[in-house]
Amino acid sequence: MPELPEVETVRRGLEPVLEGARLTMARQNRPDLRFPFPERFVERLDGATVLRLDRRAKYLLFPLSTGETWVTHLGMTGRFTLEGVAPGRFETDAPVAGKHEHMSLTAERAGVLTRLGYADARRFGFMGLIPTEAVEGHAWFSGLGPEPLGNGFSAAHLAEVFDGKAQNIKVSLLDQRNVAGLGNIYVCEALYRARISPLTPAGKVSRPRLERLATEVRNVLADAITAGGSTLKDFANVEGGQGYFQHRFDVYGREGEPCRTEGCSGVVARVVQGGRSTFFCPVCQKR
DNA sequence: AACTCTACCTGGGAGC
DNA sequence: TGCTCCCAGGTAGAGT
Repeated sequence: MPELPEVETVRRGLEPVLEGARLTMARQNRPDLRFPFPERFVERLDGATVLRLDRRAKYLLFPLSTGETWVTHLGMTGRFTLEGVAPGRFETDAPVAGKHEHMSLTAERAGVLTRLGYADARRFGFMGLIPTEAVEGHAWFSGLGPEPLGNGFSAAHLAEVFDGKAQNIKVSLLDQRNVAGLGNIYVCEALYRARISPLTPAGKVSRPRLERLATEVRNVLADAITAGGSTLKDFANVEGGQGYFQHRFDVYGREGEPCRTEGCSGVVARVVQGGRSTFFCPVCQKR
């Protein structure tokens, strides 16, 4: 379940190998993920140099020397893996690494060859090649709200986008137009840390509580990035390893267990909002 | 316009 | 052991 911290963990893992690397021997093993791969995807990647590794919300963006940007969304189960390549081994001749590996390529940097594979069991991920100057205006990005760890995110911003909203704050925080990069897990955790009930209408949360919320959103994301993300069933970093933040969830996945707030006698509850499970403490998270 | 619901996809776990 | 059912969830598009 890659949310912002997991995608950032992948970006940081790929950066030392891919930044400045020339891509060759790309291979595509099926026509589509969630959406079709771009037209002539392999040819458009072949020979390109990766200029930079960026992230926007849960998207990875790799601007290329060809003037296009390679965009990847990991969906639910997408994972990139890196593996050293012995000299003389040709990626296009090698067997596919697994039944869910849908594309792969070789990256060459300072004479060192590395194999990059993309596997995605559920195929909720997707890739695109977008002219670099058109990325901001592209439908995937033009409607996104501010980065929660950036300067555009604040209590003032939340107050503005939540003004008059009857929708509950849990679902409002998941809406990528309001703030970009939060998913189900970190929204639950941030609301717990801020002691705000997920059932509260977004427009009814007072300004001081929005201040606390903005702070806790940043804190929980920063903590998770430091821990290398969270691994439940699916997330893996580029070495195939796990993140560690799942051990520090206070409410997510803890239905029926005692609330961790000091002096609180509550028990973590689960409700469904917008078709997704919400975990919270009904005692210390107030409306 | 605001909001809700469902499709997409597979693997893992529960229950029988 | 093997079967069925349910659940996970980011995004897009359809429905209310």
